[in-house]
Amino acid sequence: MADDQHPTRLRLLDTALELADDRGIAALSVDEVVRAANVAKGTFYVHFVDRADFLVALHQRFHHCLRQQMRSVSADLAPGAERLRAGTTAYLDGCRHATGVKAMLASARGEPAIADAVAASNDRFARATAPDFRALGRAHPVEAARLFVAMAAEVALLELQRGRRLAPLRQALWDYVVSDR
Amino acid sequence: MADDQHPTRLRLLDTALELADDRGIAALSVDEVVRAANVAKGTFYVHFVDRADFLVALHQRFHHCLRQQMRSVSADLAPGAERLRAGTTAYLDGCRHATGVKAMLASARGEPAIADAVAASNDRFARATAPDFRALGRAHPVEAARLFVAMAAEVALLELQRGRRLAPLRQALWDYVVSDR
DNA sequence: TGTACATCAGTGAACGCGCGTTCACTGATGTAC
DNA sequence: TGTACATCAGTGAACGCGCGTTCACTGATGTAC
Repeated sequence: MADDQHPTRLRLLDTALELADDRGIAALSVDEVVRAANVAKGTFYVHFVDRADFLVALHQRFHHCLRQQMRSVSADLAPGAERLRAGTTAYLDGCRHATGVKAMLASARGEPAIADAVAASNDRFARATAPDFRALGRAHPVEAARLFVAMAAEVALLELQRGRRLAPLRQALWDYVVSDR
Repeated sequence: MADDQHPTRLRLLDTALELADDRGIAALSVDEVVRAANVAKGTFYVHFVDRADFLVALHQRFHHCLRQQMRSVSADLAPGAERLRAGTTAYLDGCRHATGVKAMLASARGEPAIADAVAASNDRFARATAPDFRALGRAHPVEAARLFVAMAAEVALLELQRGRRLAPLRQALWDYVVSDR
């Protein structure tokens, strides 16, 4: 899916992800994006209907990469603590090196243009993680998964703000999941 | 603190909180706020240095109310599960009826103007909650508190989106804290 | 009590700026015959 | 092989609009003497 897109379109998206990390999504102007991507302003509208359409594509592109990384790591494992841990580690380490994570995690929910897309992908994340919590014997696996996703996003955001892995924080996240119950 | 402020200033802030619930913080324009508050545009700059200053005040006002509600409920209790539960319930029920919660929870972090203020108040929240996790015997009480705050915010946001209390979600939140360990 | 002055919230027209979007056009590439 | 036409990414000047901010001014209230 990632490679069947037009190079110029991809360049606009990737440039925007870099810019967004500094300024946030709301501050991404068409002017700024095309200037940074070395593309004429009209070209922007060759590839995107309007700015909102562009932001949705931006969100999609971001999540596509992360999801692939996670799937490749946990595909062979049976639902449970081990699979959850593998997926989570892949997610957190992926976030540390992907572009635009900070912007996506921090400001995506506040953008009306992509609020729906964010809600949908959070749902998808939670549903994909729910089987692990079901295997762990949780009474409310879907809800537990949903909250776990929120915690993982918080860890990713804090690690990005601090610029390094935060082992105690990851441990605290893990302590919430595995208890000698 | 809340009542020593000028009435017009308060009117601008409260009007903005109402507007923000629909459109998000980023979409709050000075024009729109003064129009909705029935105040001349110049008056805005009598009370606030600029738009960023206004947003910071907005964030302060929002958190001030919530914090008071929580303190009044948990002040007499000793750190531990019971105090945590009382404070959390006060927080969640407070969020369901306060104005501007959705905007503050969803889009505050993405606004460069108030990102620092948000980070600071998250810190404060976490530090206030850490003693409960220390009392519960957690290995990383500060980190656990931080993630708990993230989960509570997620619950508040989902309840607002759905427009009602979500009992299973609250239960899942609680299951993360009390386990028969 | 009356007069003069200071203070300060409030006003709204005016400003320059950067935004998102449009559109007539270019030029390279592919296709038909 | 040469000619005519179609397709389509790319261009950049131009547009109208709404933004944040300024500023000279008003008018009510308080203070001094």
